[in-house]
Amino acid sequence: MNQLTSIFKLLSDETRLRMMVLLFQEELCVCELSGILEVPQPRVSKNLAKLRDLNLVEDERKEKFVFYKLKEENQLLMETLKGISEKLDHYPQLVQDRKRLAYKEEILNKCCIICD
Amino acid sequence: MNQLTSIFKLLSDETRLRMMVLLFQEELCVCELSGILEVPQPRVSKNLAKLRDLNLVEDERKEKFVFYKLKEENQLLMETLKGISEKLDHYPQLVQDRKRLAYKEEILNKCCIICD
DNA sequence: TATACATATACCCATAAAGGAATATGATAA
DNA sequence: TTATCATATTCCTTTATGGGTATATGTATA
Repeated sequence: MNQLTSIFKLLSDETRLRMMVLLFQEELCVCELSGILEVPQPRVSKNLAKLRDLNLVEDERKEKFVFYKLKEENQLLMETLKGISEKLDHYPQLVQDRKRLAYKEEILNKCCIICD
Repeated sequence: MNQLTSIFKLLSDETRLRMMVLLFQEELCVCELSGILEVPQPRVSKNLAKLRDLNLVEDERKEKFVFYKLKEENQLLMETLKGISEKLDHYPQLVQDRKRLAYKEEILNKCCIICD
């Protein structure tokens, strides 16, 4: 029950919701999230920490960067984000975020873009 | 976007979530909700008002009682409650609430049971 | 080793939110 | 009309939450 309400609480904040919708697309590091969302880095880190505390994301260091991705075994979360993603055009802010995600190589000034 | 986060905020409170899960089954009046959940009536009324403000429920007076039901056109809400209802056994409190709903005629001392 | 960069954390403040107790409102029944 | 019952609202207090700024930590690179 508490697990349930806590998930909804995390989804109820705009910054976190925007982050989760992006992470539903692909894993991202802190500076990518900060740059795409145009949100200060400490705010991104703090909100990611809240998601991690509830086991909704996991992090992995790659060179200088820490990448976060959704833990897909949380079915309620995944279904919720899927539902939102399918109706993305209802939410202009989310549409814009996703556009910025697609162009991240350009807008991020090569910040944390790791070439392979 | 604000509509979206507001819905999750409403779902993130235990009292409201329990109410919504019950209302997902059937419409109920204030004193039924109060009795089934064992929650004081002012708390029920106040939380129902918040749901009504966001247009998630509608109320209808029948004789002395005011019945509330979910507005089914809210797809996100309905799908979320459906998802929870399908996994109800994960949440003992919700299971108990539903049992008490089934026995409401007995436990409520005929409070707000309208015979037809 | 020293410096720069990426990320995390601490501290502080302002605001929101929940809940209890008391009371107001509104409908029904005697 | 008065009393009773169902519901709504007000007032108050406590706690939780989000965010900003500054700083700490940790990693890579010169």
